[in-house]
Amino acid sequence: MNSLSYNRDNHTNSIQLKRNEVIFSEGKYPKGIFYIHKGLVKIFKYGKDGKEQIIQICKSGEVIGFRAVLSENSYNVNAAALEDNTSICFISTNDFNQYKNSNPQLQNRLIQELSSELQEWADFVTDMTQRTVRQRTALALVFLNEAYDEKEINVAREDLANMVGTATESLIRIINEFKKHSIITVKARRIKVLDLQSLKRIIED
Amino acid sequence: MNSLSYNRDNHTNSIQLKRNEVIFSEGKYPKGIFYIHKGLVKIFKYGKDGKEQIIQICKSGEVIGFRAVLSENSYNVNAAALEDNTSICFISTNDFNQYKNSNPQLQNRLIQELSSELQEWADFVTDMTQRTVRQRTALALVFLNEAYDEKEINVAREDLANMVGTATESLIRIINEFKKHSIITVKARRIKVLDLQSLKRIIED
DNA sequence: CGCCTATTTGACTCGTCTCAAATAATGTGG
DNA sequence: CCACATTATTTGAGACGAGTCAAATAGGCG
Repeated sequence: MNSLSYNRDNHTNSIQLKRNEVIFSEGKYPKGIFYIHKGLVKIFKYGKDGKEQIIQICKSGEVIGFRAVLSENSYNVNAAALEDNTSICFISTNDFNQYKNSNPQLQNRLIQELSSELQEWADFVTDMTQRTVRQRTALALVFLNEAYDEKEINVAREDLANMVGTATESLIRIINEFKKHSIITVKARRIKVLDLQSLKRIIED
Repeated sequence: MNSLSYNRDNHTNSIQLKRNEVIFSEGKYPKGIFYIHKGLVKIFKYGKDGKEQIIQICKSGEVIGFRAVLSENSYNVNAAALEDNTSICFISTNDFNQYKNSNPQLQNRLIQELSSELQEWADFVTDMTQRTVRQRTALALVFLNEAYDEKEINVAREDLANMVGTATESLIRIINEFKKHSIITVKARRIKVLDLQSLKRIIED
């Protein structure tokens, strides 16, 4: 969903994060943007009774926090590391703006990217409102399988539940069912997708 | 949510629409954008079994269809009139681009607006996933009360349900409950909000 | 007035949430 | 490296919100 990304060779300013360490939080004003060098980052909001709703998972190579910089608003979401050993680097608003202004093509590219993303949200909303917990779980697993490069997915059950938008217990029951049907294997918290096709079939009902 | 809007004095090219008449539809490529001169427009996607999920309601003064033009993708949503006597006018991609290019400030303003909108989607997703049907119904009524300028809301129950993301029958039961509590009055399909504060209280639970 | 569609009501089912408790995994200090 | 403490995960039972289907009523329009 977030296809704004670029490569950096010098990872000075690189910050190491453990799971759940906060990158930025709601209400604060941005001082720059963050490039994800390694690991996964969750973007989320707190709902009623403090339950997190994960809005987006960002992968290494992606940039986060630029919406607030570009809109000149405060953050309206929170960002935190989804796993240990996540590393990010900080790019100040000044550096970012300088880069932006020095590259006149970027304006148009930005407009195009932002519009594309905006379009994708419509799909996301429809997925979240019209699909069942089982279907959304399959959706999340397909996404994470890709994010983990077909390796073992290693995410807290609670985070998984917050991605799917359900209770942790409900998520676990679905996971068990998938395990029973040999669609995935589960070793402690690690999940490996065996049968991607089945997951895709489940998504579409 | 859609704050891109501007005034036009000449409404040549103006098109009159009846309820449910299509403005554009998913998969097609845009030839331009549409300015809503009068009435309300629903932006929606079809979910499984053809159920509409309304993503957005746009009011007069707003512009629709520009995301697909700016991203250079096909439409990924549908747009149709929510009520009779909706009137729109068409602005070709050429005219739009000419306007955009003749106004160098607009680039930055566009980037800012698109980023702002992108931020708001996070709130929308959180509302849709974490709130109950009752809360989302209150949310929809508050929005429509404003859109109808505190006058009577006049929207098909089915559309209301599709905004809320629920079954028509479920929506009707909630509406009845609100009526019983004197939060709204209902005359045939027309709904008048009496007690805005109660609705806002319900939204926050 | 009468047809057709939209709205409403009722009864029932099912998915999902909640709460409580058991078990497993992980981390910590000795 | 073990024993304990702490946290995460899993299971079970029960309740409740919301969806479905079918049928009745009301509204709008020719």
